[in-house]
Amino acid sequence: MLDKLHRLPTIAEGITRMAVDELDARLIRLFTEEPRIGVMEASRRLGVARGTVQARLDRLQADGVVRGFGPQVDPAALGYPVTAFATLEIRQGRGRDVRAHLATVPELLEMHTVTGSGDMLCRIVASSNADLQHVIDRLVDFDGIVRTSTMIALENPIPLRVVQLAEAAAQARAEG
Amino acid sequence: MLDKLHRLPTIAEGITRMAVDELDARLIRLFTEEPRIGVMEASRRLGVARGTVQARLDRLQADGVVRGFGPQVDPAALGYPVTAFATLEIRQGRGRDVRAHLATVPELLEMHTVTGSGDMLCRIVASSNADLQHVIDRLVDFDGIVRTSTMIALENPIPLRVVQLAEAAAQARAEG
DNA sequence: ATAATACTGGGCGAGATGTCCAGCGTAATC
DNA sequence: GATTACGCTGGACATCTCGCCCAGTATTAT
Repeated sequence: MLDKLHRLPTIAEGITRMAVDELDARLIRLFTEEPRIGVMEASRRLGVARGTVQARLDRLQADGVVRGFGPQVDPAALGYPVTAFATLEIRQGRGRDVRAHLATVPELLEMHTVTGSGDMLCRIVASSNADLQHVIDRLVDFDGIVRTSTMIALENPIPLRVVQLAEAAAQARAEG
Repeated sequence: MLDKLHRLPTIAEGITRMAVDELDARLIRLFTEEPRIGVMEASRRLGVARGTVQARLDRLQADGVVRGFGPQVDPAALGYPVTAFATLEIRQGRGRDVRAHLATVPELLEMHTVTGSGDMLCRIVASSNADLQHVIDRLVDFDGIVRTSTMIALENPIPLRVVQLAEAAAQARAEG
């Protein structure tokens, strides 16, 4: 199991700096490309003992590098093929309330507070361009949101990826 | 296995519209919250036969609703605690080349082409604010990128989430 | 040189997995 | 109304993986 003896990583916003070596990176790549293979098959592919793979996986999870192996759901397949990014400008002091409001909108997939004129950046989805308008209306219909700006995503040439980052981290570490 | 008899979903950018019922939504929620439980335990929790859970999982994956169960890697834990969003304005006709260039930068986690003055929206990470400058330099050092604008993510009050969307889809379907 | 750590390769039992099946209820079709 | 199709049930089965253990060895740091 993941939660047996290891302590949770000290998450202090940036203090976390883990040592990921080349084998870890290969492990991450392997499980990213073929999640279903299991520890046994992975040890064969990587040419290391099963116990090693098991230990590495445990460590990666204990260190927080690997958050988990949850299902990756495709919003488009759920009937929400339209993606958009909206920046919201918030009136001073209304941040907390706005957050709570945004959390209630299911089509809002994630939200960041950011620097710049827009205070919040939201990723939203909709079932159509027409529906997108409804979603935005629902999103913005709240006291404290001053101004909004929306970008509709046309294409996603580079979908979310992290393996190359893990490999970069491993290489950076190897080079000292 | 996932790839046995089912045909791959007809991915035609938006044509995909799957039927996700309430049990599917509960399944997705369950596996999202506790990915390690397995089919057996899931059937107990949901109060349905094991075969049903197995069939549902197969169908969800075959339909593309669930892409897979790959590891969820945390860039911060890898040593990249700083997240930023950059919009790039591209000179006409240089899109393809720019894409290829962007793909080579490991700190670039995802990229969308979007409407508006910025043509591309990039999500990037860095090991520090100072490093962010280097990353952006590397990103932008390419012929065809006219102008850029960067927002640094300060906080992430609503991390990427989809279960509530699946539940909304299930409810929408139930209501006809 | 010595200690600590990590990997190896093996063994162990418990449990889950993938795959069958017959029976049955519901819903759609004729 | 009768028939068909479909999905769920609950049970079976052999196989395999899992999590855990261990002693021996190699590698690294002290």
